[in-house]
Amino acid sequence: MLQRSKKTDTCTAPEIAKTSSFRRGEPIYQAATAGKAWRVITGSVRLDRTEADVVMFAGLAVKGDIIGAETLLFGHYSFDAKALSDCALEPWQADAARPLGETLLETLTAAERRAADVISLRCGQAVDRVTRLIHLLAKENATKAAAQVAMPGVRDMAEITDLTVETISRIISRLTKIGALSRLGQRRVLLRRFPLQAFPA
Amino acid sequence: MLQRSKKTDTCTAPEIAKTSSFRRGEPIYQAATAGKAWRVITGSVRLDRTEADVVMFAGLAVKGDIIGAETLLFGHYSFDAKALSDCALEPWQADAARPLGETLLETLTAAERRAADVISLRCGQAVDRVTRLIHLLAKENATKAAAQVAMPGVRDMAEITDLTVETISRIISRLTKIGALSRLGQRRVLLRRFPLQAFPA
DNA sequence: CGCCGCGTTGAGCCACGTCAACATAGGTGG
DNA sequence: CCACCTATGTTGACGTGGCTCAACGCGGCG
Repeated sequence: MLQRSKKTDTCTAPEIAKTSSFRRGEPIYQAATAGKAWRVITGSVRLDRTEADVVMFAGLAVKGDIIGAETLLFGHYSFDAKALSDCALEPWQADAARPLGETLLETLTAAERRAADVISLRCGQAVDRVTRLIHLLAKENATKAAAQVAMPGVRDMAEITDLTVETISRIISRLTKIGALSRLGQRRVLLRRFPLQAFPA
Repeated sequence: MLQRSKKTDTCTAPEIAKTSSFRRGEPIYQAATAGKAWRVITGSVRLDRTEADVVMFAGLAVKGDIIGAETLLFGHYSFDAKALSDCALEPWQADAARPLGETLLETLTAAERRAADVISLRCGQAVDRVTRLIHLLAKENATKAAAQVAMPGVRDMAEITDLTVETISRIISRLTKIGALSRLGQRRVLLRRFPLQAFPA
């Protein structure tokens, strides 16, 4: 294992809730253990469910999403969470200044929309799926024409889109070749915002 | 359009919340319109999202699931809902006898689990996907060894699993041939509870 | 150094998509 | 009642997108 835990607080300003940082690939929490709910500040997180001894991809969280809300009800997590890219989380609790119901409803509808996003990542041709995934991960750092994206490993991308690592790798090469993507360092890319269907074969 | 609206109440007992019935294929509500939240009593419902003028499958609800909770926050629905099989719904509101937060949290975690189920419907080989879908629809009327399932149309099953109608049809024929499924009338089947992986080629 | 995990690329094959023809059920009008 | 129509489901033949298997490059680490 190359990643080492680095849960030091990255935020020193006292008036802001403390954030925790996780390195790409690092586990954030395990199903059936106790802990708090979190809000994703930067980076992306993958949720997994173990069923009949098989770990399956079960959800994705990006900037602004809440994960682990089920602990507030059950006292323990229902999924495993793992950092897809380097990421920062802050503890989440219902905002005292607003009615609890409203906050939870907001979380609920956000979760439903995110779920629909994830479902759409498993729909249609491989190029489109990978492109949609990268767009989804680009929710932050986005300008109008392009966005910097911290890329997860090919294995994670494969499990999220239900493709194979070979296909993911080939598609990223292809997107790079046609200029839809440029590498910025090892695991960052610049995504040019093409209309999704405007790719030459 | 062959289906006619039949929103008469099917439940006459005064102490129970009134249910509404919908026929297979009938729209339940449209995105951006106002209405209430519902709990699915029997049957199954499909949710769709329209994005860039394309209608995409976005979620699935079976017995016990809550749909349309977002109206409580926004005042209008975010998805289209359509009956996959004949189904009954009852209006849903937070139970006055319990804290609102608890009810909503329960709904939230149920939604997340259902989302993970739906994601798993787009994972792996076609036979497994269709089998998982039928098992999911069999949440009601289940005995230990077998379950009666009201089948959606092949077109809906195709869009849910991201397969084609031809593949769905072929797989159902195959499952029937090997005895995993028996037809009970036109659109009901008896599902024998095999371990999922125990299918001969 | 060798080892290991990750990513990349090629060759071949097969599961599923595509296209086409046909079957069946219901609905509608005469 | 039948004749006709349309929506839905079924089955076959064929092509292909993505999977499989295999080889190799690269970087980090003991």
